[in-house]
Amino acid sequence: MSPHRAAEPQHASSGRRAELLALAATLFAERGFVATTVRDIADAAGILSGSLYHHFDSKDSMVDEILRGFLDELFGDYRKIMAAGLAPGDTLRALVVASFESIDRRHAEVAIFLNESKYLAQFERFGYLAERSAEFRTLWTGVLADGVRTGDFRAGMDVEVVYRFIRDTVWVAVRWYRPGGALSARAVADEYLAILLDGIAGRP
Amino acid sequence: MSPHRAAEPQHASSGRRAELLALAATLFAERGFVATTVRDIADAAGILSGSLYHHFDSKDSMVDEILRGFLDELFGDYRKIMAAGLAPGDTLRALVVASFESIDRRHAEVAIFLNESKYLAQFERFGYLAERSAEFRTLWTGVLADGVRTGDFRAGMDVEVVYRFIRDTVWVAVRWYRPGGALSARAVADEYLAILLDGIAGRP
DNA sequence: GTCTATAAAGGGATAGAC
DNA sequence: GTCTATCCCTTTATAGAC
Repeated sequence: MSPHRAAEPQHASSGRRAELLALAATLFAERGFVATTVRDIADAAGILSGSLYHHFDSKDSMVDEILRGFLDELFGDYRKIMAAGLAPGDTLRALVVASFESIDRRHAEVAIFLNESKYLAQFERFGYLAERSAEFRTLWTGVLADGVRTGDFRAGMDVEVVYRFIRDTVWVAVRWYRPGGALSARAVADEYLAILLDGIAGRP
Repeated sequence: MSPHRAAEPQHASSGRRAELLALAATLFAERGFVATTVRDIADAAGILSGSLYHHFDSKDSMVDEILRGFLDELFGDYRKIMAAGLAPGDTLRALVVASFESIDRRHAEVAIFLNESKYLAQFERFGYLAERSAEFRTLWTGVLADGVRTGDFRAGMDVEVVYRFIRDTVWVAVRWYRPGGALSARAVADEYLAILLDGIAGRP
């Protein structure tokens, strides 16, 4: 509750810290977490590896901070959409668009989340990854089940299978989508929804 | 061309070699290639790490042999399908079914191919991974483009985007599909095709 | 085909000077 | 906030005995 400085995170997020974290995220995303050494990160930053430990406790701390920040933002977006109380079809559209926008804005973070979650989840420290996955599943299957009731989605479809299908197909786009490329996140989301909805949308 | 022994691979594939390779594949798939140590593999086999080098030159050789074997088999299946000269819609069905069956039969290999290709492709030795990807792309986009011409698939669809969509959505299923579980490979392929084809199939 | 023993390199992390 | 210097551990891989 310090005066005159509202929006700044508490501990020395002096800019340099964020800068180093962004560099680490890029490397973790490109080479993989295990294959990236703290020396790689330091090299990219133009400092020596020992100096990194002035900013972070450990390599684990870095990826931890990256993932927590990303997930907080993503679930914040999701909760806003759910709170809007749209029809299931529109909620699904909004969730897909928000997800592709996060791939656009947080490309490295999404790649780390997709590629490293399984490895990291085995350590206690990253237990929140499993919790978030469960939350994620509850949210999406809820929307799908609602839509089956209202007739927005095809009657009799297997909600669990369709959920996994959507989850995987959305996030896996991070493998080829390039922010700033020919296709905007919105355009990809629309192309994706065109394929998806003509498949699962209920027909009268 | 040694007599009396037809179907055996040339160098000491005495069974033990295949056994060790299967163990390594499981570990590479579960923990990731970089995170799996040769000691992990040796432990799983009940021998010491040095003993592994009686069978294999290096850790790289192991994953190399695993991937080559898998890709040879997969592309063999694909070529048989292409040689049958089916209509584009049926060719696509057959390719999808063959892919899900390979996820069923070669689960660990598919997981390694999906998760480690990007990392391995940076080394010269694994240059064939990029070649195979290109071959893969040519094959699938050819089928899709054919189908647009014949009317099997929706006119005006973006063949490149749909190709990436199919490629990613098929292989990413390895993340949740469990061989021997409630859903058979065939059942998953059918569910998948039901979603996919009602989205991209041309309507008269 | 496996073990013993060990080399050589690279990994994460620390203490204290500047 | 970064550097110097270095510790300690793990990793891949080898040589030769059994």
